[in-house]
Amino acid sequence: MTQRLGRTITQRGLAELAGVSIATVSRVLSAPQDQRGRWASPETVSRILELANELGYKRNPHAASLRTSRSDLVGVLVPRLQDFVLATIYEGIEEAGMELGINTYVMNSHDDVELQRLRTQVMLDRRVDGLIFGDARLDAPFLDELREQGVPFVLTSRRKEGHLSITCDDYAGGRMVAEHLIEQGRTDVVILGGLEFASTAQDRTHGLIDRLREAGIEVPPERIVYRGFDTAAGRQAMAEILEDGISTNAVFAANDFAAIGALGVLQDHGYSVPGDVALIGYNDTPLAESVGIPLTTIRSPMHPMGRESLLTLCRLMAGEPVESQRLAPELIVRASSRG
Amino acid sequence: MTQRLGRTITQRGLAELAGVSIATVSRVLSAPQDQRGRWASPETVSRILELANELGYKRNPHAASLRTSRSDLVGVLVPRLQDFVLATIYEGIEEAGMELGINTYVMNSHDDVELQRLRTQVMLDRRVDGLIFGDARLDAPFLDELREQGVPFVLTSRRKEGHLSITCDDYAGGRMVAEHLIEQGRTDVVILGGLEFASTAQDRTHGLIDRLREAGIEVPPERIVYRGFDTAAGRQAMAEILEDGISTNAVFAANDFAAIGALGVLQDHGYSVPGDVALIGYNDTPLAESVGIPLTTIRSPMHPMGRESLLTLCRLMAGEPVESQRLAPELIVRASSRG
DNA sequence: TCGATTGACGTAAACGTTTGTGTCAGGCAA
DNA sequence: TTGCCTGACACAAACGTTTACGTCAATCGA
Repeated sequence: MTQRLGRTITQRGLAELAGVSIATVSRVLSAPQDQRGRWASPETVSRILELANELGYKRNPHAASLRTSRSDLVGVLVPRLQDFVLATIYEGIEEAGMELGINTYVMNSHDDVELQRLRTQVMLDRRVDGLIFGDARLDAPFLDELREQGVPFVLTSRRKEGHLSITCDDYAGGRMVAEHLIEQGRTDVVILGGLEFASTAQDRTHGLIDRLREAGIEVPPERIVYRGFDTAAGRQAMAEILEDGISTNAVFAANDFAAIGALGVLQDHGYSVPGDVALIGYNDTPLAESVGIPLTTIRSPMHPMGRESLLTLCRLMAGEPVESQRLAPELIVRASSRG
Repeated sequence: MTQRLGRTITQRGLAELAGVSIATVSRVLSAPQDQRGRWASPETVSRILELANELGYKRNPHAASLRTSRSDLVGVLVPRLQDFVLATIYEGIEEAGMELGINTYVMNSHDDVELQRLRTQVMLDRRVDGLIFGDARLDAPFLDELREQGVPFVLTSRRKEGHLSITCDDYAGGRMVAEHLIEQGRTDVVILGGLEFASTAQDRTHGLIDRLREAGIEVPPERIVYRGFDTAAGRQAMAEILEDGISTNAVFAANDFAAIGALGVLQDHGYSVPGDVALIGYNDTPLAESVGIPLTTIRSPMHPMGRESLLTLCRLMAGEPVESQRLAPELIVRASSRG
């Protein structure tokens, strides 16, 4: 945190003090640790390093970016940071970025197609080297267009056919839910799917119904309702189901928050959980464990997902071979479905 | 989203095509809308503007920052983005920043003094123009040191004596809770205070006990426990209280999440809410409304707090007069404390 | 009528890096 | 001895803006 009083120190300053040219300073300072010797004698190297350290030299990233046209900046777009899941994924991204000396910065798109476009442009205007999208929509051509322009990006949380993505294996997660319900003998299922245009919603839902179908159980369409991933959406979806007079002994919500919303409505209507209805969420947020009736849920590797997406983006930008990954989910059985 | 195939277009390119000097282009492009005429004839102005638009010219922010040594970047440090409250505040910051053409970027400090220092340095190295701290600690000298260096910053969410801050009037919030409890005749109070080094915790707690004292009611120290703001902390704090055999008919948690954690523990121990115990949270997060027993809470203006802190920082950096603000909280009475 | 002002630009010097090309001495093989 | 190589640097040209100073007409006030 050494800050010079007068002028902030530059490579020129170091060069003068060390009695070498600014070119040498630059090469020594920007070479990887083990290769500094390639450009200067050991004494020169250590002299420069010491001086830099002592005077608190910090490279001016604007100047460097201008010269190299690389910013070491990556932009991250998420639906909402308020969403615990995305916030956690972002923490993983930030953590990995920090380790690699890459700065990340994040914006909210509110799942709005227009905002998505606008925010992306803002980030490109800031000359980010690459992008991470946590808000991919199955129904929008935006990402396909973006690829035309040759901008490197990876998706996380949600995937989209034909694009590089690091996600949870949501389909497998859905199947786990189905298997658990079959074991418990609760197959009169209702699905609060989340947002229809999100692969997370689709994959979780289809994993569940596919596996049930394999067991000879059909889930008719009126039992699947897409309202959103948050608490309010969970309330609304559950309320609609009950109003429609649909009877059920198992509710799967594509998100813990939606599940908690649903829980409130179920209790208001006099259903006991898990007595009358088993309730299962998704993501294993801390709330799942702490809420009145501990929630059975699928644990998704949010933090690792974030880390891995940043690392993958870096590999992509470095021209290394990369491929999509689906990280394994895990079933966490708690009181809300034991019965 | 026009991207040139060959070379990205620069001011030089525009200048050549428009038949003027690059200086003129720069002046026209960077003057505020209403002052473009100051630097060129109307025809020249519109020619440049049209060309810029047509070719999709975007100023290179690195070059501009290098020249002006202003980055239009502000750094934001929060304890955790996972925390709904801080995430919402950040949304406000981002929103205001976007409107002013200022890019914000955010990092997590995990309330760790060392990390706070490190992350701040990373941001300064990135040459941010200013900083917003959402993680001020009453017990750390870090901010005082930072001011010595002349870095402009403002605090939000938490305040600290002697520093510019935009917060909720938490002391008033605490008093509101007290008044509500007095009205309800529930004065056998227990306080789950949050984190002791946070002004939010201190102010809310002291507002509450001061007001109770004015009504002739003392809250002895063993009834105040600081464990944290999240669900897990709420659980732990509540559990400790009950284990200590402290009897109570009213629990105030300095945060909705802590309140929800406490709710679980209370129910586990066979207490009914609000029958046996009134429960009150803070912040009015969406969960407060949606959880099984709707939670009485204090609504704090999170989003406006974020907006205002960014605006204040900008005024500060522009040399305009600024002062700290404490935005008004509001009591939201729900089922958890009625009865 | 003439100096002063104004409008409409142009020149050129930064800002702090990075990097392709030198340069130059010393060492080596032939 | 000569030619070549190599280690250890130095030179200088970018990168794309911004901005302090010009310059040069046309206009204006007295």
